Amino acid sequence: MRLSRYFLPVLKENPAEAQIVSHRYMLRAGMIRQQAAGIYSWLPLGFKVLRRIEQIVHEEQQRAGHIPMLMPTLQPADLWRESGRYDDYGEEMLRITDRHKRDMLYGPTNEEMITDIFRAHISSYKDLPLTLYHVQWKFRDEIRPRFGVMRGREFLMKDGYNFDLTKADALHAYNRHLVSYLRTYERMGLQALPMRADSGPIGGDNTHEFLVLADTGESEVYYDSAVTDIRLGARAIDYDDHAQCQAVMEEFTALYARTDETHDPAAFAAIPAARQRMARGIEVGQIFYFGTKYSEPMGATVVTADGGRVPVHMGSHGIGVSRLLGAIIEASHDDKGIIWPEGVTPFHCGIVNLKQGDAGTDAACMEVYTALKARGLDPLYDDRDERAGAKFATMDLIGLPWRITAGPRGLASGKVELTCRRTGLTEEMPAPDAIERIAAIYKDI
RNA sequence: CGGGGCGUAGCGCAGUCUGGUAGCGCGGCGGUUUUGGGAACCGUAGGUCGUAGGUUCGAAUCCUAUCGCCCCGACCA
Repeated sequence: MRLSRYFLPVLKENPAEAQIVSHRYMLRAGMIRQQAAGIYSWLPLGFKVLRRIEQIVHEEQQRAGHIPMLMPTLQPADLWRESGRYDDYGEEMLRITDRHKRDMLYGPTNEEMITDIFRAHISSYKDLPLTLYHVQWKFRDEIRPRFGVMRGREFLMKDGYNFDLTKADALHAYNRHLVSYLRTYERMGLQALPMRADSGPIGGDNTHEFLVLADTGESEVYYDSAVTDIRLGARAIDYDDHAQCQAVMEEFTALYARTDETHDPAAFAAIPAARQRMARGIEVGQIFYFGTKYSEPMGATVVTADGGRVPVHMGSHGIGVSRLLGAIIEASHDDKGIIWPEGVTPFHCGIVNLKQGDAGTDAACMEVYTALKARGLDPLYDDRDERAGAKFATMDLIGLPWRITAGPRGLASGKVELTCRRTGLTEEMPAPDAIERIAAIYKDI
């Protein structure tokens, strides 16, 4: 993309309403625009990152064998009356009446609807196990939305639901989700720690939240610092291997790590003092096993091999897709702006033309631009007629991890600059070498 | 929902107390000079002062109502 033809309304000054760094930078970088309290338009740059995150979520879910689908944002109230949650959910649920005076609601989650779909089409144990998921907009009418997309009312969320014949199978689905989530977050350049949590209105007794450590997090967390040394890395995972998924789950959850709701001071005190940590975290996902809580009242049953009929064991599993943008920025920025991890960056590389209008510099930049595109990469070429300082400031703000800079001075000796946003390190090299380096960096991402 | 604050140009703000031609900076547009870390100068466009009533010769300013947004708390992915 050429910046002169893009839509990137950056702000030089900090908007007054933004209190935390991710909200400030998302507004300043022209990623979002607030339309009402907790409701945002996604401008092109923000939309690009949102889509990259969503894409990673899809890839990792399908890698784990989960099946994508799409349920609507509006749901009939009757389904929620069946489960008893229509009254339980309270004011947080946005209730709407259609022209025929039918009670509708803007879905805050989809347990009822997926259970309805399941019971309509699945009747035999032979159709299990089954895990369906979708990525869809949700609405929870928070009393006080804040922190930009981190605590909006409308938010994009991946939610998945597993259906299993036995509790053991459902617990494997739980483990499988835990592992796939770890992999998802790692691909985004994030460390999200699974912590034992409270199940809240969804119910159930087996649940973990995934938390990104950040001072601006809304949850207070307590953990053994050794948990931050564990990585999934490149190890091969067989999602059908119950023992392996169980082992990974145990590896990541054996050490003490809890949110304040489940914090146990006595157990915490047993950790070596030097490893006790108290911090704040942003919740970016949660997994639940809740057994037959919905299948029983809603009649989601299957016929077993011996001809009996049993309610299925279920779990639900969520990732806060839109919220992840905020969490990633909170975890990765400096005083100049955002620093995107390569896995989610809106553009792979920025190109700065230091002397727009200079025939040699223009040609060199276009060459780099076309070469990167030919490699399947997505560069952002700043071809505006601006001064160097303004271009650098924009690139730093929007946080592209790599920048190629070309000006008459360097080009005289046949060189461009390659700069790493995170370290600030700049190296001079011929343009083809810089292109090669960028291509190599993104080869496995 | 309790407490506090704010709505004036795309963004950041002054002006409101004490009523009298609606301002400043950034951004936009045109021009000149500049050109390696958010340039300087000149010119220019852009506002029913959130909305609705009221008081007054006259309201951004005073009064009433209402809507919206932000912050602290309770709540929450």
